[in-house]
Amino acid sequence: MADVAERAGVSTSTVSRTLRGLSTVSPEVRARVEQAARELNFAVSRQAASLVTGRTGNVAVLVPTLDAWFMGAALSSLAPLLRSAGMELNVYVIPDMAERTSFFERLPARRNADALLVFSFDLTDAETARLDGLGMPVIYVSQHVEGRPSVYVDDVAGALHGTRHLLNLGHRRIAFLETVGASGFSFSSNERLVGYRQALTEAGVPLDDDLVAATAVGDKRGTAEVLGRLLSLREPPTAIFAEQDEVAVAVIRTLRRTQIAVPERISVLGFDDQPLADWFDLSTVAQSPSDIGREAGELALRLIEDSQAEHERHVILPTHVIPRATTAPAPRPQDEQEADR
Amino acid sequence: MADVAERAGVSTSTVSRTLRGLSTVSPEVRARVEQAARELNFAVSRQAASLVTGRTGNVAVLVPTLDAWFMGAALSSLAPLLRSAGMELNVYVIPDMAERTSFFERLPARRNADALLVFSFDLTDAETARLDGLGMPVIYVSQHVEGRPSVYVDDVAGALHGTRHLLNLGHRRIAFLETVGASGFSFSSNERLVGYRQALTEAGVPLDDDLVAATAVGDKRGTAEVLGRLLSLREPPTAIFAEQDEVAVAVIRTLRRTQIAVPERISVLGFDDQPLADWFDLSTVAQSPSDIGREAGELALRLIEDSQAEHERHVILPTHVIPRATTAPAPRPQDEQEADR
DNA sequence: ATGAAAGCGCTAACAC
DNA sequence: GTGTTAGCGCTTTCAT
Repeated sequence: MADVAERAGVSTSTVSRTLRGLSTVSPEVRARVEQAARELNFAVSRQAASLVTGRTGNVAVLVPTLDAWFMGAALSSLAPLLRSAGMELNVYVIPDMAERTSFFERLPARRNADALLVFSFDLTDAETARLDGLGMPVIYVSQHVEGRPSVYVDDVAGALHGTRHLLNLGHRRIAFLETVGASGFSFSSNERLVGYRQALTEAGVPLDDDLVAATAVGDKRGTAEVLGRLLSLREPPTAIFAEQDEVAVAVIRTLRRTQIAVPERISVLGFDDQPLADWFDLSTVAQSPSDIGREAGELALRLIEDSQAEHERHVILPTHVIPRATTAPAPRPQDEQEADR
Repeated sequence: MADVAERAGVSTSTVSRTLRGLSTVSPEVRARVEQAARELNFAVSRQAASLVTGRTGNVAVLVPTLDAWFMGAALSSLAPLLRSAGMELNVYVIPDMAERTSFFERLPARRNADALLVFSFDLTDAETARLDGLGMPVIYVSQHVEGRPSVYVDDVAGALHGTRHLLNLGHRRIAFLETVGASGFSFSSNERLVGYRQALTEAGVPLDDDLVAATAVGDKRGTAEVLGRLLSLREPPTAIFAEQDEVAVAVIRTLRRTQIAVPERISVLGFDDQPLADWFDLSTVAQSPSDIGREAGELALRLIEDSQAEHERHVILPTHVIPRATTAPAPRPQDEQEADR
């Protein structure tokens, strides 16, 4: 910066003021400084600047993985937003418990970012408390944390509407397939289950715990077993609501391989609306990770400006049902009743 | 840091030495300092440290998007590797030309990272030259840049082996479907086309430009048109080699919707082996983005240590053919010949 | 509107 | 093995 100052024939203070766009610089001097900076290919050192301003210009995000549709979409909308605010994006990937423990022990983001976005973890109270002491705004994304700024989708309403969609098609025996996630990724299972139950209760359909099962993404065998169990119930489901598209697709493949027609005999509904859903013509409940990313980013920027504002703000985003080809009217109930006589 | 020093009854130098793990600290003092640091919840400011060491502790990556299988997988392997080397990961997402221009104009990574990984761009010479002047090691990933460290997959060999796989199944009319990418993402089209041609030439099968076509990911209509053109050739292909799984899947769906059996009448081969390939039982040429990410990260760390070492090193990774259910022996050629008589 | 000077929190010589 | 000291490159009072 001294070089630039010398070349422009001014002091470093003036260079600093110019480069930060302060208005207290005469146009003439400004032009000279800018030219000098350009000629010398000069860029301000964030490190040195942050040392005195106390702001790093970084936003940190804590994610369980980058290898998932949700994260990719969310960060793809978050990143340009931060950039246009002059902020850098710092990513911490915490794929397993070991990394997670180490992160919360060392808190490497400390003093290294102006805000932290925590994506999709089910944090313990101790972890939340630890983040409280981080000395920067922490925004919880895809999870609700009491009394802290959070951005998430209305999972209850999503599952409610999804279930209603199936009810409207005449289904009465509707199974719900939870995802048991790895690596602390929260799939909002509980919320979605609540919505499912709520819709059934609303419609006067009795709850049946036999219709609620769990499986893991990618666990083909497990999924097949779970399906086998559901289908061998005395009153098997005519529809299956999976709380994640990946699981829904696995279900469809398994059913079709077993010569069970989807949606003629069994309807399948997913949750997410990731590209996979379109590939498989899967009916699903859509959420928008890019909206989530954007809202979270905007909230972060506002909190950086004024850490008191919106201290406990919760941003709740909508979902909507997208009917495609895997949900259809339930097989006529009289058939089943006749079979029972 | 002064607080820690006072609490431990030592100088700040000793605190600094202790916290950086230098061995020139007596065990007894070390213990005292560490305890004090823990009690005060102290963490070293990277900003201040980097000001004097000249190293930022950041590795920057330039990516076209995060919303793609390849990037997610590559960064998911890169990130933990950097973390365990004590480095932070700084992500620059450049989704369009405007952002790209602005990035190369302002070079925000300048002075802000110790190395830059450039993923999957087709850079102009001017851009490469600009990066040369960045003052840090630049590693090119998923692309070969003459005389600069690069990490990429052997696309020629991949396409060669993929094409051979089809030739071995008896196919002689093999179409090649290029992807015309958006946002400067390089899909290594040219290399793969070279491999395809090489395999055909090797096998004495004449090249036919009518069999080489292009389409974009997600462009259903375009893909359908291209397929229509291929199928209405006087000698239509019995196999289609798409240079990306997504396109291969789009092809399969279009064919099946048109009642053309895959693989009975037409074989389809992809390239990538992303999860989608497994969902659709797609035969494909596999590459490993996580290996790419790891190799790139290791190379970056080595170059940070010694920027002269491996200055022009190219790391070339292998591919392998994964036959699944979408490639099968070509329809018996005598049928076609008889039809011609 | 501009400059001088102090200091942000740390590390690296250099002394002891 | 430990302390003292001098900056690293900026921003920010405070003068002028």
